[in-house]
Amino acid sequence: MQDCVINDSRRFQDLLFLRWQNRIPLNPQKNDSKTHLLLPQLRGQNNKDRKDFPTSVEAGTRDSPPHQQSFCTHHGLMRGASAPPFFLPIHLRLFYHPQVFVLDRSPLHQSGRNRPSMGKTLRIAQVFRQERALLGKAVSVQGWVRTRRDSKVGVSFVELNDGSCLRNLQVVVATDQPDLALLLPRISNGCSLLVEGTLTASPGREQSVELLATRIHVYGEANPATYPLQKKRHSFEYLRQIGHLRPRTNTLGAVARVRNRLSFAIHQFFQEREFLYIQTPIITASDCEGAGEVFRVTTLKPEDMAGGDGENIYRKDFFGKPTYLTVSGQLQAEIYALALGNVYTFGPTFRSENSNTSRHLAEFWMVEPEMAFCDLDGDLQTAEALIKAMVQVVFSDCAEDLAFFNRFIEPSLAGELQKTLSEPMEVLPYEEAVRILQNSGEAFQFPVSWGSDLQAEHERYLTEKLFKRAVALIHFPRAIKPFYMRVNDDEQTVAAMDILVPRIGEIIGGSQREERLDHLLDQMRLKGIGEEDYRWYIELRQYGSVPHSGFGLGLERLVQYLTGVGNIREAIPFPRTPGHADF
RNA sequence: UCCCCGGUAGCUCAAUCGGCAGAGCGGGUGGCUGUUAACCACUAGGUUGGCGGUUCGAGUCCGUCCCGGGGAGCCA
Repeated sequence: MQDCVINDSRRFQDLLFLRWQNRIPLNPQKNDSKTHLLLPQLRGQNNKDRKDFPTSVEAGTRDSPPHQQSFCTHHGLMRGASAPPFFLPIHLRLFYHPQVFVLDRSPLHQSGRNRPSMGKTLRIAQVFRQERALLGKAVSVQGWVRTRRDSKVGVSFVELNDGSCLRNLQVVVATDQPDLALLLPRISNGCSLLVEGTLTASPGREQSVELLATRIHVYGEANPATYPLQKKRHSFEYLRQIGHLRPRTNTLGAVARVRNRLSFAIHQFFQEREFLYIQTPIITASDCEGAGEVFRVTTLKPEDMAGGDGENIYRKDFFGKPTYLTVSGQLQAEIYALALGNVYTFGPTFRSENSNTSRHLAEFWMVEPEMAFCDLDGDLQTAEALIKAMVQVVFSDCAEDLAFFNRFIEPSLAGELQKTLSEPMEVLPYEEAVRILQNSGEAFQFPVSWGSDLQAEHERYLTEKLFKRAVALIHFPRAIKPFYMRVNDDEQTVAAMDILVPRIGEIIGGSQREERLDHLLDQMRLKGIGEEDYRWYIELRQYGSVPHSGFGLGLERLVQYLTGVGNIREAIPFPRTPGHADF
């Protein structure tokens, strides 16, 4: 992959587009006249019994010129046939078990020109992926020490982790080498190292390979008497207090990798469906979008605010009127959907509610697709496809981390996700849900009746006891939903949807939007929303209005759902909650 | 914001009815071992969240404040 056409200046977004545009249709059984990349080494002795192995990969031809290909598996480096440039990793791995067929997906790091770090070092994940090819070869890695175990027969074992994967690389230090032995007292839990050595087969039972060190450089020591992270398990509460060190733990590191993969997968999902990525503003002037309390944005000092008479104060403020941090990009996304078709936003969102729970943050990330010419059914379909795609990508690309979460964080995780993937999402009208709950025989703390919002205990009954998977509730009473949701023909309900998942509750909230001018104005009057503040929103219904729909997906809740972490504060690198804005 | 629970060694937690402040892990020292949550021995480590009160005596009871967790509401 190192010769792919990515310029130095291209960044994350460009890479995403290239991968998408050059994606390859795959059909390993077929063998027609199209370009094939033969993978002869995969049929070597070690893989004879692997029936699920591909023998060839069909590369879809685009209008790019032919290009020399090469890519890596952990079975070795191979040069492929002449073929147009393409990017295998993401799509290919959907078809095979990741441990059987793992492609190297970091082309940027492999050519000298693009390599960002010091020296010819490999990421530890790369070492494991290519371990057979690298056996007996010189390998350099750099990272942070997780543990050191000494043996008096002349070796010391240092486990190194660089965040590229969950597993540590065991470094073997022979103490008969004086220059290495001298370093050992400085090497402790938390210190940072460069290790050059030879990759060898390991006699130990916990790992297949290890790095026999020939040279070690200590970048930075970590005083063992004061280093806050121990080898032992720490409580999440404690780790939050050391937010600058907690990504060095197994769990928070794995969460970061899953969150990264999901963020990328969200873009992939929408880009593949030709949605446009729209950046909506973070500072807004509308404060009552029906989605919670807002943070004030101002350059005024406290003394400027004193003694003023309301409106006049804001004339002196930066924007000349009250402004706030956004609680949603939806209304602005609607503007672009009504010009460009399908769009999505993906960015930070702010709510100043004083909510102190395991599912709420004051600053969180939200994905908000908005689709023109789309009704509630289309909305539901997109939402279900998105959730399933996210589960799929974690299964295929984060298998090691997922196994870790399933073992140490949430034992029912893998089974639960598998069920989400294999079964259709349950879609349930609110009215029917109320009936089910009333006839459930459960002793709820809060009674269920048509017209009132469902309580957490009701949602939990539906997702965790009754259906045991994702449930979409639709058609809620209009009185309990915001003004922009489309009123149904019964005049009593709106075309809303809440998608609930086990453990988390609401993960997606969306609706078909009210596109009819008269109905929208009615709704605004009923909810007491001033028309003057939403002139532009109303005009969208006056000029070329179309049926359209959208939803909001909370990234952190998605991360919670897919990793099993119980508290949302572990699903974001730097959680902001009432009283907490540290690091 | 409301309800419940908690705050004791660097970390995780014990301490009976109000009666001498404890363990495991981590740190240090020594020993043993191709180790892998390593193991064995010794050792250092404390204003029991803050302030006030009751009592001969408070980690323990009362008041108050601070902090954390769980649940509820709001929602993504």
